[in-house]
Amino acid sequence: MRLLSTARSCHVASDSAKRLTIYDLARFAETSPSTVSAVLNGSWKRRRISQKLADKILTLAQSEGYSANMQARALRRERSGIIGMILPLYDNRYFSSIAQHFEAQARKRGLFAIVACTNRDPAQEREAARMMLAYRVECLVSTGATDPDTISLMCEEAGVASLNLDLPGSKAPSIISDNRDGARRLTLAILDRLDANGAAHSDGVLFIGGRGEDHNTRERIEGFIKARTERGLATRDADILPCDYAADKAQVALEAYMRHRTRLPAAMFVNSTIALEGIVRWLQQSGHQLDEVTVGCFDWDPLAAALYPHLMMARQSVEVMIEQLFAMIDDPAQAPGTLVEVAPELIGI
Amino acid sequence: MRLLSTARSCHVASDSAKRLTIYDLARFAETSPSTVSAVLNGSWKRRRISQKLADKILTLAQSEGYSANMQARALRRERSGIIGMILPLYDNRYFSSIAQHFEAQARKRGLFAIVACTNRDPAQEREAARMMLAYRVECLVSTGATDPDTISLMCEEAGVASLNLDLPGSKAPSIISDNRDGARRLTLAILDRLDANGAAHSDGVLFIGGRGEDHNTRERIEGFIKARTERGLATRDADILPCDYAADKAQVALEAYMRHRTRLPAAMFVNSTIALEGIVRWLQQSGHQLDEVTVGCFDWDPLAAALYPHLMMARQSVEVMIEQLFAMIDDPAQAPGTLVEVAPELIGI
DNA sequence: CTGAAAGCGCTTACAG
DNA sequence: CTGAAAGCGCTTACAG
Repeated sequence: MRLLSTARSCHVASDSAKRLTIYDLARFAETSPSTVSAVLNGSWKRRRISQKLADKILTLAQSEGYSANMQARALRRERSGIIGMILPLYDNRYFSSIAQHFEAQARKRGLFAIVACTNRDPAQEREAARMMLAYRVECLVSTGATDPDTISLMCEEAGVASLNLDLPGSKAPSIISDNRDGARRLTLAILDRLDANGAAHSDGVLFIGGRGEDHNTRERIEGFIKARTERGLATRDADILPCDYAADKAQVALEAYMRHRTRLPAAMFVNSTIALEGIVRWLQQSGHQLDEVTVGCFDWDPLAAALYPHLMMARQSVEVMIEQLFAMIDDPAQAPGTLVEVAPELIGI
Repeated sequence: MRLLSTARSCHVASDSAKRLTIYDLARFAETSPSTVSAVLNGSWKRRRISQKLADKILTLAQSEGYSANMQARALRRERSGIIGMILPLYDNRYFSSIAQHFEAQARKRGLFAIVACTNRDPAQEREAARMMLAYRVECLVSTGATDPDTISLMCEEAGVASLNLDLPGSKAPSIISDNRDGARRLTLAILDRLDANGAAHSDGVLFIGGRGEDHNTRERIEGFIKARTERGLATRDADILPCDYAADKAQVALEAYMRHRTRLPAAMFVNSTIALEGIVRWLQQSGHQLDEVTVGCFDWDPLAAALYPHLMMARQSVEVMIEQLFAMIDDPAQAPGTLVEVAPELIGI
């Protein structure tokens, strides 16, 4: 890590090895560090410092390229100005969009966003949370965490607010998609399309993808079953395959499923674009056409939408979710168990 | 932003409002803060502190949930432990993959990664760099920056190392894809496929997407022309459309292009998956089938690869690029103008 | 083998 | 209208 520790030696450019402090500025402006500090952080109006002095200091800071040391400010103020998020991965448009909106909203509030990917692994989640707390994040958001409550507990011990996104927890307010009703609506759309195509319902609808243990998958399965019940259809356990998230897992699960069947299911409820990848690969490799089966995907990807307009998708409203998240950060009146559910939008119906 | 400033008041849980410091630990262990500090940060072996005392302190820190304040450590050590990256957006798999590998590699080195999206806007790039420098990042990586040299200059003034990724700059070492040869190889693959399909080259190949001003697009255009020249084909200016990155721009550009033509081009070199989105939408909306035109995309998306296996793609080797990036961070012997070019991998040929 | 002391660069209550 | 002083929580050279 040499470049890091010897950064200065690489750049002979600026004469001063040290960076400018308020003491330097005070010397230049012939005033005190206190005054410089007050002017620079805006508290000078309360202090009735003369406009003239303020201007002088501001100009000087500008021309000398002064940059306040946030570590020092954070230490003194006991506020880091940092907000943290843990995220499973960036490997789909849902999570990367979450990161992007999170960062934008944080910046809008003058906060610095730190995000760490924890690969749906509880140990990595804890470790990342520990680091974020060491950096004194002012708030920690657990997104899609496998063990959000432990993180909330760690935050609580440190006196730091925590929130859950995407997957709910019981020890902090949660903002998630309305998974059950979204899945129900998506399933109804699938059944409608089968009807419209005159397809035989007897070939069944397969639910595939996601983790059986996680809240969202369970809810989506319930929504799936509910929609079918509404249409007078029973659902067999064998047609529900929460085979985890990875594309490969979905591909393998589908392959195993098809070994016991002679025909493709009439339709599939695919529980993420990641699983979709595996499904599509299996179809292709088995010599099937995509349009032999009606597909609804609980998740959204714009390129998939463009390439395959027949695909029905439930797009989770990331922008709204992040707005709700920051509404809670701005005004933390919510009880720990609070659950906000945001309706996903159906695409391609 | 009330939750942030009043975080503690929300959580009556832990009795102590304040978080534990080395002073508290020193009191508990009946030793001095210096000793606690040395034990906690590992410098105690050099100091010949007794194993027994060290164990006692470590156990205590553990049981009391001590967490070192990184702001204080950073201030004192004059090293923040933070590494920054600016990124255009997270809106495709290339950039989100960069963020993910960057974060993973940073963490492996005990560094904290901060990523800011700057929307290909020089003003936002500068502003983000300013904030990162205020947080005393130890190194700043400009990814796909429209104005990397200004950022390098800002870093240089602050005595901070900077590096460029994806788009090169002249004031810091750069790691980019081998755009020219990658484009050349992709173009050759396109031409081969046209030949294999017995398609008429007279319908031409359209190059579409990207910014005419940016280095990578220029290089890719040159590679495109070079491949055609190698095959004895001339290239008309009208067949080169660097219409910027957004999907909508590509769609509009293609629409305009087609107003002067009666037939689709035989093939297209699409300069990003983002542009691809717009292209595909236009085709669909104009009643065309995707397979009426041979498409090569300089960029990669796994879902696109699954949905449309005929699509040829040049996959930029993100993992290798990030490895090279950190190799330079670890050992900063490179001259500012150093340019490392990583060959992209062709997919679907 | 261990501790007292100075200092990193800020902010803020207090005194004038 | 402005400044001196204390202190945020660490680290580290120095003294013993």
